Amino acid sequence: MLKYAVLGFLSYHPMSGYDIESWMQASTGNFWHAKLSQIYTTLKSMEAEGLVTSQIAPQEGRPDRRVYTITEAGRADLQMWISTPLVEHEVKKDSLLLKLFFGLPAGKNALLTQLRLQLDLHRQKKLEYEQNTPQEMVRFLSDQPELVNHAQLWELTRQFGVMYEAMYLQWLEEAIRFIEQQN
Amino acid sequence: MLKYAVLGFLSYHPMSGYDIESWMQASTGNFWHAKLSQIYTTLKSMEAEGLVTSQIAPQEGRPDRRVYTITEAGRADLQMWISTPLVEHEVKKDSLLLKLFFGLPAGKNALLTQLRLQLDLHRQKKLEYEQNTPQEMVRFLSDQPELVNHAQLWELTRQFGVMYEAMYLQWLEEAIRFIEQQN
DNA sequence: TCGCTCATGTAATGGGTTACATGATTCA
DNA sequence: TGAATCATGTAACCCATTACATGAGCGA
Repeated sequence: MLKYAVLGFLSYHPMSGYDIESWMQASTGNFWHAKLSQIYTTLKSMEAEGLVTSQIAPQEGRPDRRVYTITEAGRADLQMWISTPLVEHEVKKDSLLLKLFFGLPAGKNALLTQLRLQLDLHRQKKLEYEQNTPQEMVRFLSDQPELVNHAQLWELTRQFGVMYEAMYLQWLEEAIRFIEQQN
Repeated sequence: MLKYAVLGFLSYHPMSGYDIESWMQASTGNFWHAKLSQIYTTLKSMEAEGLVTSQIAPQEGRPDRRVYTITEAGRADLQMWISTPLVEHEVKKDSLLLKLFFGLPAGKNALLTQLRLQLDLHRQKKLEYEQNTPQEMVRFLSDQPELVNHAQLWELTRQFGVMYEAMYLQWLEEAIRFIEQQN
């Protein structure tokens, strides 16, 4: 639920919808993201719910910003959500696996082409996640030094990204090897 | 896109919406699933598109079945989709990671409780995926022996499930160990 | 001059869940 | 007697993407 990601970022510091989107890309992009259009409509409905308030911040030479601030009700809602345990297993949809599952009629070569393309994609993502730490983290922390205590948890989620991509790569390599050996 | 999963199953054999849901649970459930209500509405719109046709199969003592058959247009659509390579990286949303990311104010113990609960959940899923092969596969194949050629690809997707859960467990164990060591 | 970044928003559409409605059979 | 399985469907709602609309400043 995007609402809680938004509340999470606003719990750090007041910011605009545009800011939230860039923070997301650089931090939770790995496991949570949203388009600007959705962020804007979500913020609007959150304001109606009383979870956030907004003020216009005029700017020269560029569009005015609408800066959102979390309310006490917003903080309470966020804390409640965070401390409610997840008891269900989340299924992650994967189109590649679906294509592979039904991929017999496509033939060996078509499947191998697609799997090798995925290999590139996931190698790249793994690199991104690995190189993420120094630059992005430091940028955030130098802006808001009081967030330094959060950094260890952020790091755990970044590590998940690296491990996920490593696993995906290993599986792709095994799958390619297996299909290559077929008649 | 559920449409293609549905076309995939119907490319094996004509079947009802109810059947599709149970096949899904037992085979692609790992990386693709849907509720009955969505399957029924999807089938209806696919029939309007000319991708499938349906006939009522009367039954005694239980509700009549609506059995769907894939059309030539449906097969063509499925093949086109399968052979179109995926060029984007799919982000998989994960609520647990989101909670952890913003979880500092919740405190060490609340986080550990949730992570340990996840450990149980993922251990269970890993076992399910590991034990999946013999029973379910054989059941399907004894019904439709001509599907035996698909079994190797199915097996690759099942292995993905096992590897994913093993990775998740490893990450959970590391995260728990790390948080335990914090003040 | 072309494309990128900054900046906000609405409208239309698609994808997915929850709730509602019905009803016989089978098994514990 | 109560729950699970079989079996289909609609309606309301939520979540998310794509497309549309606007427009200044900046760097290659």
